[in-house]
Amino acid sequence: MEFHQLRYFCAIADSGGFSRAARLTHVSQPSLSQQIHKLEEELGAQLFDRIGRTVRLTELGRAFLPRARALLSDLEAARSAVAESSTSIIGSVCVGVIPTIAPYFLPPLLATFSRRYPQARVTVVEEITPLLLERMRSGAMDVAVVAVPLQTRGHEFQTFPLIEEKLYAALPRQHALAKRRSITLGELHDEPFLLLRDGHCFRETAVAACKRARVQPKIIFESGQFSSILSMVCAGLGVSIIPAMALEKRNGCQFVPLADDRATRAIGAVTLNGRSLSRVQQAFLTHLTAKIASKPTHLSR
Amino acid sequence: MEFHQLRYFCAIADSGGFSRAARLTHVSQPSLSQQIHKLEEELGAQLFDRIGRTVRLTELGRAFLPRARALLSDLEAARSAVAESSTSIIGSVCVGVIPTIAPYFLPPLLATFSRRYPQARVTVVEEITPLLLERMRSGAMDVAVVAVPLQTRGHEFQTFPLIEEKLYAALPRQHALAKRRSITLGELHDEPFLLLRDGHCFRETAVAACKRARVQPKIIFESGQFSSILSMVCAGLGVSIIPAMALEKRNGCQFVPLADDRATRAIGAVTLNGRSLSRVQQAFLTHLTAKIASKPTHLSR
DNA sequence: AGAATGGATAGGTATTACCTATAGGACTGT
DNA sequence: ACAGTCCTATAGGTAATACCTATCCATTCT
Repeated sequence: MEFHQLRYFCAIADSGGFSRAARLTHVSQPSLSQQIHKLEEELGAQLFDRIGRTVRLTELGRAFLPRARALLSDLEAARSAVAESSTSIIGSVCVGVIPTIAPYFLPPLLATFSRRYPQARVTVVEEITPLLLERMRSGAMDVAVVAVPLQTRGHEFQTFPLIEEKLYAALPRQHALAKRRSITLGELHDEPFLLLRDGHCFRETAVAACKRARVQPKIIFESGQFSSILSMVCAGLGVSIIPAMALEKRNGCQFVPLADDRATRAIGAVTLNGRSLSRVQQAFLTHLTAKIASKPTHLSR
Repeated sequence: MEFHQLRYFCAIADSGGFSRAARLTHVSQPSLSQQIHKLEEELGAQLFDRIGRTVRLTELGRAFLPRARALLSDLEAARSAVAESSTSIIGSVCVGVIPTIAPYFLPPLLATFSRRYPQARVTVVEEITPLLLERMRSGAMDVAVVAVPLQTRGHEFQTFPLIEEKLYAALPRQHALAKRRSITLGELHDEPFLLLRDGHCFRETAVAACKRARVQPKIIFESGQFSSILSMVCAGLGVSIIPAMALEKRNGCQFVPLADDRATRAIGAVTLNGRSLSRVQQAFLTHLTAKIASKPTHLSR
């Protein structure tokens, strides 16, 4: 039993004749004859009585007609539901962010996105990179905003660069180097370092910068967020490395750009390669990249 | 969009892979690939994400799945509804009878039929032949029990012979010929005749018998039913011709078989040629013919 | 690294839905 | 009663297509 057979059947039932139905359905009358025969054969019963040159539904045909109609209209409904959901921007996006970006970067973007697409529901998950990637792989998460490039194999993920921001040394105000215009990590090699806990990828970024400067940082404190670290710096307990977006005015603290041009953190949005995004998800991704492009300088440099 | 594509889609969604689904659906894996591609192309959107070598429904695919399932199960429902209604003997039969048969012939058959098929609903319509045939043509009536052969063109109707009954002369008891073993119509040619009203086909049967005997009957009374006529005969107002099944014991009335061997009335069931009968209707027809065959002699001869 | 697994692609074949032409019935008008 | 028409059914041929096997390519497991 095929959809076109149901279509023909309904057309004949509606128009009351094979020839009339042939004109309506834009196929030849013999085709209708054949297809209805096939259908009747498959069902093992007649759908129409051919009496003289008039055609009339059998009792069984009358019983079958509403079901055939229902099937066809459900098919149309399914088709248009698909069409609808691939044009309209409603639905949900699940976006992940790492903790060292979450509080600084996402909130304003979420606000404008929600204003623009009120139908969209955005869920934000804050986790360290490997857990985010795991969620991405399982399909539970649609986009993640993380430090890039990822250390994963080849093209498992697709990356959309967002911004690249400079790193700063965070020094106590009284520190000897606090007034400098720039600073090298070498100059801090004896200082006690305050860094993020293991697992946070910015810790790796900072450690990598130290390694490039051939500095072995003396880590005396580990935290899960920058604000705790900054408080410690204010209290004169040590120094730290902070990305531009985490700078915040503090009385006891001074921020000095690192002289190393490569001391930066790149942030990007990533999606699982091969995953198809819904319209909302696509819109969210576009919103991220577009918003950044429009004010590319406010955090970097 | 075709049913087999929906079947494949569901199989893949259920089994979680093209190859597994291929084994289940007994088609090759490339065929599944192709058909899903067609489906996706027609819908203008992906149904599955192929990530690595795992396959997962897209959001749209997830939305589409229940609709696809519904379509398939509705199809099955329709198919089995057809199968059901072409095996089970429930439903209704509309049967027509002419007035000169109705009271004598149908009642006992209806009783046994209803006892045997309690689910069946039988409607009886009593009308003169042309009106019955009109209803048959329009499809409003399924079977008619009438005098045969019909005067209609060729094979518009199909006839199932039931019984052939002798005709009797109905005479007042005091009539000179009332004691005879048989009688010819010629012997009655001066008698006043009581016949059915025009339109009743038995009137034609009787008139035809007269014509064969070269008798021009002097019709003095016309009625719609035999019992009125018999009462008139009892009252000595005239004579009449009566089919065997209408014989009834009356004090003032004597029935004498007509000598003419061809003075009979044949009764048959007729159906519109080309009309397909439902199982109940078929059963009713069979019931008619079978019941008659089992006691073929009780009215004829 | 090599083997195994799973989906996509290529190319060929068999099915089949469709067409045109025509047969064959059944109504309509003269 | 007849030709003319209006139907559906059938016959035969063609083009579309669902399916197959063989193979490729990427991922995953050992």
